[in-house]
Amino acid sequence: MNPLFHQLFQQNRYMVNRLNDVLAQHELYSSQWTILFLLEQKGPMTLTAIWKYLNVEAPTVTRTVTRLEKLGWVTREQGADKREKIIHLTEMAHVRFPQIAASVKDYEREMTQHLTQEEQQQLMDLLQKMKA
Amino acid sequence: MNPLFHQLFQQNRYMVNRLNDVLAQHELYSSQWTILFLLEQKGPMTLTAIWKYLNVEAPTVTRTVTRLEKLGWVTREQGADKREKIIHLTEMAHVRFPQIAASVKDYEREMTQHLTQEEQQQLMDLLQKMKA
DNA sequence: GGTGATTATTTAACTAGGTAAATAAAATTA
DNA sequence: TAATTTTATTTACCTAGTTAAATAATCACC
Repeated sequence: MNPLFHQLFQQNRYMVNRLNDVLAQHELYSSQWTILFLLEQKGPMTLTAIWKYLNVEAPTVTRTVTRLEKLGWVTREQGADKREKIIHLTEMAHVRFPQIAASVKDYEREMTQHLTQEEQQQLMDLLQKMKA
Repeated sequence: MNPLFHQLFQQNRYMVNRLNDVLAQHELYSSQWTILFLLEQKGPMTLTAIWKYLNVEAPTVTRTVTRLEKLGWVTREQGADKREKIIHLTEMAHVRFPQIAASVKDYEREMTQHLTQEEQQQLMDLLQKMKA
């Protein structure tokens, strides 16, 4: 296997694992956090809007949202179109958000500590160029 | 979330999904292929050697090897140390390997088609630097 | 040589991704 | 308007990663 691919897969798994370590202090998992972050940023969204934005399949989001709902982070509300479920953050989510975001910021700083600003930009550009 | 992280997670998922598409023609999944490739390259290995090399946890490898064994790609054989299971490729695996490897090479070429050799090296270096 | 610690593997249970198919509501069209 | 097609969500089931705990063999040491 091309060592570039091996490296990318390994680095990805490492980063997700470390993020999960950080989020464990807040009793969250990375994919749950991804959805909370998106909702805080964009406001209430339908399930479809969420999975299209995150580039994952619908059932993945359905499952994670169901879990978040049981844990009290979000509510499902019916839209004008009765097929749609609009996902809202709860008051608890809004209240706890800043502290979690701060933890994640620390994590991000730690993960990028060996790269200069230019190198981070380069890495972004290369990843984007690869996809295009 | 830092856009670099978002990009990296997305690119990773995209690459794994495309690899699974390619391997589906051979009735394999990416993590199964990872182990077959390793065994072809290094020869028979214990389960512990495999998971340490791949940087994943032992139960992950146990499960995938069990599946590969049922499908006829590998055999578990007992080592001198009776705790150890040594994983061997079967004849079928050796026979089919080259064709699958060719498919994967095509996939790798396609995934890197927009990057020059230097850019691929740069990307490798940046990912490695990030971890270190 | 027997006891306790370590090591290799497995089992169980969790999150997280995927596809295929079911269901219900809305939109389209004949 | 009735029938068909499309869309939004969910359910069921697969691979793939994780941690925690169980089991069996080996090692270390007294």
